[in-house]
Amino acid sequence: MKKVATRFAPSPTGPLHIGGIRTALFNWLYSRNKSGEFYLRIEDTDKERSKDEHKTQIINSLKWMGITHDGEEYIQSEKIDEHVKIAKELLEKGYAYKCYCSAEEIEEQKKRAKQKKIPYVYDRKWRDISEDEAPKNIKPVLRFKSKIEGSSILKDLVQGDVEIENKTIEDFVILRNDGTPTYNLSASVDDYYMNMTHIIRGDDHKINTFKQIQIYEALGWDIPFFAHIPLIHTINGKKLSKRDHASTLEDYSKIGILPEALRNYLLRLGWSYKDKEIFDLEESIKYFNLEGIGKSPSKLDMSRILSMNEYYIKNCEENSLYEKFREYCDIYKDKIKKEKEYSIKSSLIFLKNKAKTLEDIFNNSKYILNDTVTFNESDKNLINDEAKKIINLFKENILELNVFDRRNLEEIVNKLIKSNNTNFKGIGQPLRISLTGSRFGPGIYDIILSLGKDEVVKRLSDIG
RNA sequence: GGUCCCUUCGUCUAUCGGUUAGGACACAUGGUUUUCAUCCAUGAAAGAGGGGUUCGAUUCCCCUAGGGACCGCCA
Repeated sequence: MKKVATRFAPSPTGPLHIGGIRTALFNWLYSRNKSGEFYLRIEDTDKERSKDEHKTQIINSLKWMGITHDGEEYIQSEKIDEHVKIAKELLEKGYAYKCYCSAEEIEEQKKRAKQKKIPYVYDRKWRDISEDEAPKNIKPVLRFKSKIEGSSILKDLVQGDVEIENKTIEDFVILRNDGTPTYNLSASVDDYYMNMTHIIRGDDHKINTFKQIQIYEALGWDIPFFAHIPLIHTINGKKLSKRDHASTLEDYSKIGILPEALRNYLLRLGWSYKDKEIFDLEESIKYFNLEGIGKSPSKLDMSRILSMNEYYIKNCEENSLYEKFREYCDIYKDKIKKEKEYSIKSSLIFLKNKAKTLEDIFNNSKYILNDTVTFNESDKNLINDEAKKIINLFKENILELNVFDRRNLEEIVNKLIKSNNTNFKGIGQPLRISLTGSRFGPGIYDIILSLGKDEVVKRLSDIG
């Protein structure tokens, strides 16, 4: 049994979106599950559209998700010579031929096909014409001589047997007229040289697979296993594209989604293991298999991502949650000031129970992060003279406190409830508003303790 | 239009011929609570339609409908 090897092969012609990330995740998980290898191959042979910034974005995205590849990144454009060599070999062996059709001629064929409402397939014109008749002014492309008779069966590890008539596969171009290789050739050659055992990729590659298998066969190479996973659809049921809202990783990281939450969500999107919903990293690797992959496309569901994230935040130990939060603020908000660090850190225990995202934590901790209180106007209006009186009484009481702790604070509050003939709300609400600017927020004792006596007195004095 | 794929609650899914069709998210209601949340309980919610096969079909087969992917000298 050969050692399992998988790869993720994105093209840097646009930012990597969440569908690509899932493909990468599945490949990675599969290889890890089999104690195999996982490689990253950058398919940058489209010189026009490939951009370095996208390559960087792809690599950073994978890194953020914790998907690590073995060895160096494989840069496809560096291997073009190999691909051309194989193309020549195919020509010599009679598996390919030069096609002298002009671009106009091909356009014409396509137009006609469209008019007649019949599918366009290259008419294989030059397949059997002698090269002696070739026009001198046209640089030929190299086409693969596809099978015409019979049909082929793809034994897909997800979809089962897929049968297709060979004649529906056209004689596809393997070398452009500028001598550069095209995708199907390059991908096949690379996969072969990289010793790939399993090709796990999006459903949209299925036709390519039939082409690539023919190349393998022509060269006498062992054919790897293929698994075509269903695509992720938008809420409108269409293939997810780079242009769709909330499709790149950055769209998620900037609102404070944790990579482990997204990983768990993506894992369960189109894959399942019994009724299990939560998979930590170890479990993901342990349970992942191809059998659990569903056949139908699935839609992205933001509320599910959010609730998964909420779960991971709640179950994250405070110190490591602080690190994540600090990093998040560094990148997307303001750096946390040194003197606020302790206070934030010790508040996470209650802050995290109110948060679905790191951004929620940020919003709920603004009263600590900022030195001045920003009031919600309608909330501020709730502070009437009666409320001010209580605020002042409370302030006087804590001023006399030697030990500033929860028990003593509770005692004061209870005393004030009695002496002022009010209820908890009558005290808690004005305090919360004057300390945080809003009537919504963490528990009042949590707020007071996280701010510290001096700051509390200062803020109460400002309003009272 | 051609080829191929798909179809269980709104969403993600379990079920591998016999179940009151299960879970999770979202939603609704109630409870706990110190506001907002959390948490807990309860509820509503699904086999696209039609034929077969079978003692019995969500499950196997066929047809129809709906949805999707591909149809580049892009990857």
